[in-house]
Amino acid sequence: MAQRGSYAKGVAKREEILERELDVVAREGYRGASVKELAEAVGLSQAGLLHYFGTKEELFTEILRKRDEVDIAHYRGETSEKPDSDVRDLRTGYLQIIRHNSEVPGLVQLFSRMAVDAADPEHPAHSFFLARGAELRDEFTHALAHQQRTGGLTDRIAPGTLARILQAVADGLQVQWMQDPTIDMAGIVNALFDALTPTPSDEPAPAPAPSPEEHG
Amino acid sequence: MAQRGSYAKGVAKREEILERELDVVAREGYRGASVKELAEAVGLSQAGLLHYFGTKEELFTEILRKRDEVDIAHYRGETSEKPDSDVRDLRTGYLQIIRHNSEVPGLVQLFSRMAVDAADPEHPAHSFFLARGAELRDEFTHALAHQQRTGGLTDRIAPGTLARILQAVADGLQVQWMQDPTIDMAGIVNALFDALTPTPSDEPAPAPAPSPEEHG
DNA sequence: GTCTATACTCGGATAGAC
DNA sequence: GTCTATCCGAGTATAGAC
Repeated sequence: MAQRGSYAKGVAKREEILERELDVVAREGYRGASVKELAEAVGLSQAGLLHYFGTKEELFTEILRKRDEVDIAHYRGETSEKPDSDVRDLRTGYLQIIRHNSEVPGLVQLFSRMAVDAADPEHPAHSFFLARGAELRDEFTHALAHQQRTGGLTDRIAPGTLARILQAVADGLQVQWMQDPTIDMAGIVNALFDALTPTPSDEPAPAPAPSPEEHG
Repeated sequence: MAQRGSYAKGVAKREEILERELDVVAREGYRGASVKELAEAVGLSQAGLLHYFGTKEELFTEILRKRDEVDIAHYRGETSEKPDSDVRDLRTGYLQIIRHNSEVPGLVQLFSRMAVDAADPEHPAHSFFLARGAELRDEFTHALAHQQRTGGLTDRIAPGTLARILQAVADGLQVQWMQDPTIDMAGIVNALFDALTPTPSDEPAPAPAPSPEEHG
């Protein structure tokens, strides 16, 4: 993956910067932060930071990419090393990530903001979001199809469509959550999964979704 | 609703401006448009436009408010004047609006952008979005509860939770759609409704959701 | 490789004439 | 009520020293 044969050192530092940046944004939040702020947060000048990432948008895109990298490593490597991870409960993993997100508001802000801006085909992050979305839905589609075959999920909807819906719900809830941080994103998504589970004929009925509060 | 006893004329023109602005944004799109562009689009100078709306954010907020006003008038007044409009198929109305949205990309962009920015409690549009969301979900909650009593909707999820989910799906799909305008937002939402409809025992089975394409 | 300093652009806001 | 003109700040990008 080394961008060029030369300066592997630079790449290493780049990664190091990204990791710290990730931390900073996660904790201190992103309010349309400027390059200067991000730079100072990692002990560099604006120019110093832009030395590694040519442009602001590139920097932000790389932060998001790094975030995914870390998340995937964490929520895929940790739990189990079983090769059947594809089948392994996607629902649980998804809920874990969503729960985790509510602990890194800055990243949620950055992500949501970029997702909208990157709608413009000219935006540097455009293809990143396209690819990311497609990948996500692909995994989902497979896992959902499997769950349908297993009988753990209603088959009254195409898996690919449901994948898209789950992506949309998560993204949409993030915006609602940013506006009102008291809502329980994971609980809501969980309730949706429940609603789409065929009536448990043999299962001990996993408690018919108490569903988080009944806010208007 | 007249802001002040005086200058009702100004208010009238304000409304007129908003209506035209709405049209402009809807057609020509919003790419982080500047006040100047918006001004020229309605034949005013930047200063002239800001005479009516003190600030950029106020202007944008008012455009969104106007949009809602128009949409509500259109999708509630037109169809029927029946007082039981509360009960009248919410699903149909929602799908209509979603379908309509895909014809006004600029407004979708503006809305999505603002929704994210307005997450900041300091943002002028913060309370607008809070109130708007609450209202929307309220209506949904009632209508969904009714549908559950009627048996047109699964009762395996709390109506208030589902309301939130539907809001999230619509918002989230808009972002996906901006990135890839080929997806069929209404079709996807429709598929979700179908999946949440109790198995039709007597109904002529509304065709088990062919569900729009099976994109990865 | 990193800094300081600066150049440049954009866009929102305001003053003041008409 | 609307314009022209101007100001000002923010923020990115770059030049060039060290």
